[in-house]
Amino acid sequence: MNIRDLEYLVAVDDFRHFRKAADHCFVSQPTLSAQVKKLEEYLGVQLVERSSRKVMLTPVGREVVIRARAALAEVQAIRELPKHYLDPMSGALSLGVIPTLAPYLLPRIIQPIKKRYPALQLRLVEAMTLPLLERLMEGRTDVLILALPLPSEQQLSGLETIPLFHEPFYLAVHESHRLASRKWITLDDISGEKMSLLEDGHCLREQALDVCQAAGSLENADLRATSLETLRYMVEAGETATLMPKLARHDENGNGTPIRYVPFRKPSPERQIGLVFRGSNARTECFGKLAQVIRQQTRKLV
Amino acid sequence: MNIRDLEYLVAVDDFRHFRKAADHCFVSQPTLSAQVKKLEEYLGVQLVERSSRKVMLTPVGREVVIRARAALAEVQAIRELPKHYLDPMSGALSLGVIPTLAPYLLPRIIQPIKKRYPALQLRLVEAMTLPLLERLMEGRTDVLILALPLPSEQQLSGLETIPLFHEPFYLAVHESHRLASRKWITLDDISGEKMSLLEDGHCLREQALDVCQAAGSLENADLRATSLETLRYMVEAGETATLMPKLARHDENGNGTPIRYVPFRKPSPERQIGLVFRGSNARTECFGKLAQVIRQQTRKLV
DNA sequence: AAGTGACCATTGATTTATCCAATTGATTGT
DNA sequence: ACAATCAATTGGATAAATCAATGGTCACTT
Repeated sequence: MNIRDLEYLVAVDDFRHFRKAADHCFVSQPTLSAQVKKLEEYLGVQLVERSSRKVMLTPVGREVVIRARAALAEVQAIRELPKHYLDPMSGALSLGVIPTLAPYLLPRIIQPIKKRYPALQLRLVEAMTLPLLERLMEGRTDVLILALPLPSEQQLSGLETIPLFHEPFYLAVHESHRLASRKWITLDDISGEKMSLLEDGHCLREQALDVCQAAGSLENADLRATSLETLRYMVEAGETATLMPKLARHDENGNGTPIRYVPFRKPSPERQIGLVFRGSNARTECFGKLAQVIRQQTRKLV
Repeated sequence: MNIRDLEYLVAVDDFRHFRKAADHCFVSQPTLSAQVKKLEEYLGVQLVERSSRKVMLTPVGREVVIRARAALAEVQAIRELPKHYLDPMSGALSLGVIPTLAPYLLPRIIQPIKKRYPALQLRLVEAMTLPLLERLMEGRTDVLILALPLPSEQQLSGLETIPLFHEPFYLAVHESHRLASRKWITLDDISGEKMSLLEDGHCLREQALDVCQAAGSLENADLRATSLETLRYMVEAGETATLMPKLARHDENGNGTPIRYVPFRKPSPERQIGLVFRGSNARTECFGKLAQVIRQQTRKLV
């Protein structure tokens, strides 16, 4: 059985006339006759009653035509589906962002993206790097914003990345801290400093640990935070110091908070932020445009 | 696009694995791969995301699969429809009967038919010969019970007939009539008799007219009846005599009615009753069996 | 780091299905 | 009787589907 065969039968029902039905289907009359006959043989029942001057459908034929019309309607819907998906910047797009970036980056880029690509329906997912990568590989998420490079431990073949920007780290300290008023510092300045970090799983923890190791500072293992905001509260309370990515700063002028964010002299420690997606995903073009918007919105910041 | 292609795509969705999907469809893996690819090219969108370790569907692919499943369900319904129609003695059957036969024949055959072929759903139509033939030719009715032979005036090609029985005519007269007590009569006995007949359109009128012409009797043109029952009332009132087909007799013993039905000596005038149907109708077998039942139920009567 | 197994894509040959132009056969209307 | 109409048939050309064998990529193992 063939979709075309069903179209032929439906045309016969519409016109009650083989030649007209054939014309309507843009085939020759013998073709249509043969295909209808073939369909009858396939089903094992007579569908059309052909007397020399009249063409009519048998009861089975009428039933078949009803279903055939329904099936053809579905097929037509399938044919038209791609039209709605022609624009790569339309439809649902699941975007995953790490927790140390999401609350600070997303407010800056969501509105510009919606403005630039109104047909795009963003679904936001906030999770740590590994769960995000798992979702990405399973196809439950389309694209991620995370810190590069990707962890190398797992099977991550077929992933592609687009670098977005470098995000410098700041030293976050209480205003009473010995470095609080410095215009800038170097890694040497925090040698021996006890620093609080995020708990396991956050990529920011690993990156900060790398910096600490290079600077010769130590982790304050008693004060591991579950989020950057918790970490900020700890600093605000004067308990500890920490490394804070630039986008996560609040109140850069120090209004109303005893926290001071001290930059490093170049080359500042930093992390690389980038887009990650499956190379097999057909919307690569879409991700490139997304990267453009994000870079544009963060250019002045980093 | 092909029904088979949709099956392939649905199988890919079911198994997320080309080889398994191909096995399930009883085709080779390259075949399935090629057909899915062809479908994607036809629709102009990517439906399946193939990375070496994972197969998943794109958003469009998922939408397509939903419709494809619906379409395939309809197609499956089409494939299974003939099973319900395999028995020619099942399903709806529209039966047309002429008014001078229907009220007297149908009560005798309906129950036996329903008993013998319970799956048969009879739709009864009572109309005069010409309207019935029109319905038959248009396919709105499957089979007729009429008096043969068919009128030759029209395009009635492709019709076939099955003779059922010969129905003799009786002379119906008031008990006060000069012939009321005769065991039998001949055509000579009604020479010059004034007879009432049915109005135009009833085939019985033409047949009776033929008899009258042969017998030398005359029509009482002032008393044309619209139905046999009206005719019977006229006779009951003693106004006139008429010819009545055997099945239309009431109270053969004359109980409670002043009407007497007098038979003719053989060869009695009679009409031939038969089945008529389109030769192109696939249920010829069904009509033969129907004829058997009808003959069986009327054998003792005629 | 090379080997192995799993998996989808490609290739080339073969079978199958679809289609058309021309013709036939049957019926209708003039 | 003759032309017109309509579906079925025939025969040959074209396109499509299919398979077996092979290739290429990735992940996991030794």
